[in-house]
Amino acid sequence: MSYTYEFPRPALTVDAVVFGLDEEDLKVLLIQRDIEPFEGRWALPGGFMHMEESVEEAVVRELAEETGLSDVFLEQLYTFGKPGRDPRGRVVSVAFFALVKLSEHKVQAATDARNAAWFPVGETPNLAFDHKDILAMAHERLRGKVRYQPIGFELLPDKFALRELQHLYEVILERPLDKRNFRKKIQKLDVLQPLDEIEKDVAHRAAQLFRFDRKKYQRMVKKGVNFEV
Amino acid sequence: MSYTYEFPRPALTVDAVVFGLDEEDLKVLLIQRDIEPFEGRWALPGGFMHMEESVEEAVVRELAEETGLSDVFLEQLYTFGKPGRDPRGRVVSVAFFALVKLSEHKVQAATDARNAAWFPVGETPNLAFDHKDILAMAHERLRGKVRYQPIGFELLPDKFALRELQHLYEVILERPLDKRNFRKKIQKLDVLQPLDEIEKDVAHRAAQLFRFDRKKYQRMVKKGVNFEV
DNA sequence: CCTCATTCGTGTTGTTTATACACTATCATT
DNA sequence: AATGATAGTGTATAAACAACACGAATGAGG
Repeated sequence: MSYTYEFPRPALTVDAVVFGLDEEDLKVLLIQRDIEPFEGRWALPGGFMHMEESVEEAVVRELAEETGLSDVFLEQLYTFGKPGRDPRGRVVSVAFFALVKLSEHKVQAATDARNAAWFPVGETPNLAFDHKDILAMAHERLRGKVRYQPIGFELLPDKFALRELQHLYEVILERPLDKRNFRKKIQKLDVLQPLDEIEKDVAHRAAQLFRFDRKKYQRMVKKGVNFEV
Repeated sequence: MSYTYEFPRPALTVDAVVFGLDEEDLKVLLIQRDIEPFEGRWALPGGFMHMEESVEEAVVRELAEETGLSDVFLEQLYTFGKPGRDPRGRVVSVAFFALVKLSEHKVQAATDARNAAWFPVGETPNLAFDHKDILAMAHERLRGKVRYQPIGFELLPDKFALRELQHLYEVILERPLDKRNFRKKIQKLDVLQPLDEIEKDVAHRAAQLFRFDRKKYQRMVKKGVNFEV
């Protein structure tokens, strides 16, 4: 049995759950399928792996091909391999979740003749394959992860106000946070670099801007600091 | 390109990092390979996926075939897919980590003409493929996971003394814990059922035995209790 | 049967962390 | 000049955490 090459083999795909954040809520990037199966249905960006690339390379390539996105934060999520999940036959998919700065990668729409759009997580249309399950797991993972790793910054512009950061946590954790306590805790983490710059073009008092300081963060990680918020 | 069947495809395997605990330390189950590549080297149990089974079914089957183990706690870990990780060609492996009660599954050794043995994690021989990386990631994950989910019980006999439970945490977290504080915290979690039974055949005062109460645990999870230790 | 070795089981105190909560300052708009 | 919107700030109470020691129970061995 075991250590020989066997045919037929399951096919291998990659899929990406790409999250973005705007003023209202958390969004996920979907593409509309232009071929069978599930033609016309919305789905996660993804596709078949090539022989010469790693799993990570495959998902980076597919994202670029299907959505035009590059340079996003990517992390492997889970591998979905139930028989029957793809009507074409046996397909195992390695799913990733990704975070992009919506502010900077403006509405990356259709490349490759496909339609791409951002949907609020939780108001997504009927998805192809088992992509609903994949999305649910990704959302869950994001919620868990954001509590002890400062990955939230991957969703914000480089320069941001504390209000925006708090809003990010509130949207992801789905509960309100106390302004003063939030600011206290964030400041204590000591991973923000205050800039000599304030918000522009706001119809109220402008807030100070901050930048996430990756070096400070690394130092804190070494000290074993807990990033729970 | 993308949505068509293509050959050749990467092959798919599953591997399992099986942890067990004895009086001294954390152990991992390895098998000695009897064919090329890496003949004679120690490796994680695992093998090629079959067409008709899910990824989970594949790893359950391989564990049974290669080690005789069944009915173990299993959880998907990560999918390893760097080109070059297997000298036979393109092989992508879905890795799992598993926890077994060593006390109950006594020394499950060689089935299938292969040699199987428990090694202390951290004193493993040179492993085949990239199994060293897989083991490292599994160990890391176990350390992280045990802090907020009571999966440690999967490593203990059904009935255990608090000392054994504390020892488990100390071995996994690699630091000593204070006896009184540990007992306080565990009791507060309220997931242990005290039994009308004490240890037997010990050369000192016998401790009370407890059982992990899965129902209480489910109730606590619903309440959103944090299981950090 | 006495002594020794080993583990069991138990509370208190000081320190740190978490939570709850309200007002004045600033600035753009009208 | 008044209005509306958000910025920015401190204190008090409650809960969680960390440090710490000793008498009781029991089996082993002389």
